[in-house]
Amino acid sequence: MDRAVKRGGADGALGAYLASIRKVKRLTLREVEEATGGEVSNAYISQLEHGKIARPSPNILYSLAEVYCVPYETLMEKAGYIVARGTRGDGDRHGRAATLAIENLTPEEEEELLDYLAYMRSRRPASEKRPRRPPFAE
Amino acid sequence: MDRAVKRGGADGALGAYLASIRKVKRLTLREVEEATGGEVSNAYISQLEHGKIARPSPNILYSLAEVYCVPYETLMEKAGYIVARGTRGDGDRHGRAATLAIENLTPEEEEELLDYLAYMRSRRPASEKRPRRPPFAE
DNA sequence: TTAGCATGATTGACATCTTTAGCAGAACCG
DNA sequence: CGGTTCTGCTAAAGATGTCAATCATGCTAA
Repeated sequence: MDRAVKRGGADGALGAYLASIRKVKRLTLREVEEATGGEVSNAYISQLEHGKIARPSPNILYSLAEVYCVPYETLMEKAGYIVARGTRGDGDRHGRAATLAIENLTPEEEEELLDYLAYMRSRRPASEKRPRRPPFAE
Repeated sequence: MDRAVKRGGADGALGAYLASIRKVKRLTLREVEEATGGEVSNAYISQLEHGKIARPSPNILYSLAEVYCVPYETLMEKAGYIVARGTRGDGDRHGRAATLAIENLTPEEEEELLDYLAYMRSRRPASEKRPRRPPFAE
């Protein structure tokens, strides 16, 4: 049975898009390969255009985006990937977390702090001893 | 010669980051697996944390970002992927000290940790330790 | 001690990505 | 006509992601 693409219904969207762009720019498969500096083979571009590839690597998409002069996000989106939009605001915003993060910790200090944190929490089971599951966003 | 796109530090940054977050949140590998709805196996999370995976799928990273409540772009960046233009920019400031970027601390916990950090440093003056850890061989 | 569980790490197998090598067809030139 | 080059395409092979199953270790209780 066929394994349909589950993530992002980018069945042929990416392929058709890539193909149309290349056609408009009148580039051959091998010209594109050359333009990417050999980062993407002409054979692979062909497979991409024909929808043979379900989840191409973002690096590949980035190379093609540069050659075709189209936004990287667009290709990512059409490939079925989730593009980072203003991080969903679920949970807590880490405004104060930066306080600790900015501290220039040595690896030893970091380790010790993590251990101490574990100790702190073990000392105070308090309301929630069990680490509760993070809330789902969708 | 590396013909691949090499930007972004894909050394072990992602693994260390994921590991520290999970540790801070006190989640087990299997709990994370469950929290992702089974989208990421505990075995795979282990390999990610140990740097065994060079190019994890963005879908995986997205699932983990949701469970850990950290920005998706951060994981993409630490995995060595190029992140969409415009959005990222603040992360680089702390170098990789952001490993201890604790997202889920209560204000009390954070204050206590900072106090303990001050205590640590007072006990062990900075002259002796190595403030500049050798960057991962690259 | 042993039994049992929880947790982290590893293994083996499979799926998919990505490339190399090569195909058939069209156009051009002698 | 044969020969060459360019085109898109594909088959096979290698590399790598991913997971189910398993192993190793530590911890708790009987």
